[in-house]
Amino acid sequence: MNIGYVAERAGLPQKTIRYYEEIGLVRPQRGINGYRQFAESDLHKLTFLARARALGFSIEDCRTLLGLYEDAGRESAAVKAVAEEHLAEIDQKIGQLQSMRATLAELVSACHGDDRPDCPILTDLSQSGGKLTRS
Amino acid sequence: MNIGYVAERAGLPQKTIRYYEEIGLVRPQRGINGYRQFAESDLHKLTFLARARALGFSIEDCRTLLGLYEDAGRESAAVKAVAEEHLAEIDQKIGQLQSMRATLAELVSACHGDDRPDCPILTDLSQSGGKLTRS
DNA sequence: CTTGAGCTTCCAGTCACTGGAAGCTTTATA
DNA sequence: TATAAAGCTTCCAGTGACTGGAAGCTCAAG
Repeated sequence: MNIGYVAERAGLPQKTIRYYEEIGLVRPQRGINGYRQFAESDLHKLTFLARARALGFSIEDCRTLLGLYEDAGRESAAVKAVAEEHLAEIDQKIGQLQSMRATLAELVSACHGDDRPDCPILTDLSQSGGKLTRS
Repeated sequence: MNIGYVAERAGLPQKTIRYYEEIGLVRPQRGINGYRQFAESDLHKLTFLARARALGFSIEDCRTLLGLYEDAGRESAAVKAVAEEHLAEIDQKIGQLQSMRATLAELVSACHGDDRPDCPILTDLSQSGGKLTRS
């Protein structure tokens, strides 16, 4: 299988697959013409990576998970630990974004958005502490 | 005011302030010793930047917002438009993260996490489509 | 035989910093 | 006065995870 085919099947750009090889996540063989020759197992790995990345795992997490995936003697606790840590990070990010969102939504709704220059959004930004000026 | 002082006041690392100068967001004067000399207006700008960045605005958005901040003849509609676009991006990110979170939480709770190797997380990841295998 | 698709490598750019080295200036202390 | 410590300077390189583009080789079709 050539790179174009596996890219299609795994749902990853060719560039990304070459990058994954560069950082040692996959090691396809090479034909005499220099083309990468992907085995079924390479395709499985790439599919695995595509899915793990879609769930937001970092490349290093992916490396760990791939290692566990290939290790028949793994303990599922190790996998769960990685996933739980990632879940906690996601929750933290969601929290940060929701906090930003709340402030921003408040500011947007306070701004009349017409042709006049006065704007509570700019007023807020220029006040180090933030938060709409009270009354 | 030297960089250390304004960094403290604005709540930004010195490195970041130098970077902001490099990309033209602030233009402090220089003393004969080569040190940056920040005026009050520079400090205001940096404070503005710190707050805008904390709300997740990109550097380019910050550049635009700073321009509007300094333009006494601005229309508040322009500011509101930038903020609304950013708000929409935040909502999109939150949505993506929540979707990841849901899948991941499901997988984590399905994994018993002990010393045995079988693990629904890995099973899911290895199946291109994802989603817990039905029964 | 040529055209076009597909593959190769290598280099540079993204975003917003961040770390570190080497060296100057200023301030505090012995 | 010597010296040490703190603060400032520039420059270079690295982060994460790709992405774009150029130059050039290989392969399949007409």
